[in-house]
Amino acid sequence: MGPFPRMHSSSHPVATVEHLSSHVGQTVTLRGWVYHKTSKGKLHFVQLRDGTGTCQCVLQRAQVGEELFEAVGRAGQESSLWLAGSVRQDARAPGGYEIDVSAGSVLQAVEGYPITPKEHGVDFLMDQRHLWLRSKRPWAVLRVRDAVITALRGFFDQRGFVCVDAPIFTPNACEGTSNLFEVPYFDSKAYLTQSGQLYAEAAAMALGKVYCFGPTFRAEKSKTRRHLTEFWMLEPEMAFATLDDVLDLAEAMLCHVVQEVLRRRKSELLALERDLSKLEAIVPPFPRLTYDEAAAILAKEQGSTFRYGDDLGAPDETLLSNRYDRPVMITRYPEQVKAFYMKRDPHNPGKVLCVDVLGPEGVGEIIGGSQREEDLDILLARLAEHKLPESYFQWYLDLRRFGSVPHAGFGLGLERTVAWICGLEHVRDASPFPRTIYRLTP
RNA sequence: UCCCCGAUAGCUCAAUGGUAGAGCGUUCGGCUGUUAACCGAAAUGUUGUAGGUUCGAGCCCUACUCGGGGAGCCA
Repeated sequence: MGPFPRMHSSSHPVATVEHLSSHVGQTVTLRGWVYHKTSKGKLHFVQLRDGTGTCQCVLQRAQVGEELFEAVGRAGQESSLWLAGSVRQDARAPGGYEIDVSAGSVLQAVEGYPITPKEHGVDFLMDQRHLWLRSKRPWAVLRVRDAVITALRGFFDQRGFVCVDAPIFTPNACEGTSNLFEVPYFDSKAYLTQSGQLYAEAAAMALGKVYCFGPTFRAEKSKTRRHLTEFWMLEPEMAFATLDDVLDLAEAMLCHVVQEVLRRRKSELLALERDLSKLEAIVPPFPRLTYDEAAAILAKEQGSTFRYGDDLGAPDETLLSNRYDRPVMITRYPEQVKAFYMKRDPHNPGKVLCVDVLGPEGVGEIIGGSQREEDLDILLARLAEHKLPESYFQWYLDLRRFGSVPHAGFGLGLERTVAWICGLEHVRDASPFPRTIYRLTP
């Protein structure tokens, strides 16, 4: 590699592509990689990618000298380099700004970068995920994902929630349903968490309003565009709260996140060819249906295989969400299709105080939440009905023995949310290094 | 676990049971305004694996491997 002084070997200040507009008329240095290059005789056009964006840099043989001109000529896609030159507004340049290069150096000349600017298949690109992240679409998605995470944390911080993270190694199934990943744990076994909720409930009794946010794992052999084996979930939990508080919180949270992404990542959304009007429509109030109301709608639909009493299937959810231009909240499902800890609805026998929030545009369930059962005896009975071993849940039952209060919360799937906001076909594209049933690498 | 689809050059894809092809990328040459440039030339193959049918299989049959989409389950 060539010399790489802390910034560069020219005396010009380092700029980033993101903030080039504030440097018009100045001479600056950009450091990055060759995203694309085309040459026409004594002229090179380099699309320099610096992580914050890409900028066209123009090299004229007569201006930059033989050595640099030839070096850039030999530098293929993703060669690393720095270039210094004056910043100029130019309508012919893709980003609107252009660098007239006067100096620079190629750090590493590369040839044979696997990802060419042509079409590639999903499997090939996922094998190259460590490199694919440099391409425009993954880059834009990761920037939106970052803004979603920042907006979520800001939202809960502003409302007085305390972040209390849950363990990833757990001794047993939180809900006793899904298949878990088993891992050796010294002389015994542990399982990777499928939800931090039970721990969040404990934290809520200690701190009032809390949320946990971390990776969760499902060993289900799901093979659809909505499933990963590892994904991030944000789970708020509130003491002294009801199902209605959950609905209001989820609605405000989703609106805040979408607003923040629109404010901070508009150019990334446009790069993803996202229809912004679909996101601008995400304002309160969200439609709220009970399970019974949803069932009545499905009963009138042709081709639906839904039977009253069943959980909603994926096609049913798509059918319902397509009726609205914003997320739809479906409450009060039959107790037999939901988890043991959900509180029964006192005004609605056989139903529980729960909610599924279905994202628009067929993205599926992005939030699942409920008011929790706070009564010790009822919870014991529910554990028995679900044939769950009481001994594993003693600490959880303590929460009902010592100052039990009504409380409620939900879980938000981060990748599904990002996929929805970005308009992605598949949740795997919302994760930097997705894990699916058949993919553990890179 | 079940259903459907697929696997041919580095990549994306063609090829009636009868000589293995194209575009892009790569390499070389040309060009002072390119946007996935263009023009000319060159190199590139264990057709996923193992059997079978046939005079002859990339193509038909069987099994397997890997992958894609969907169901169930769920965020």
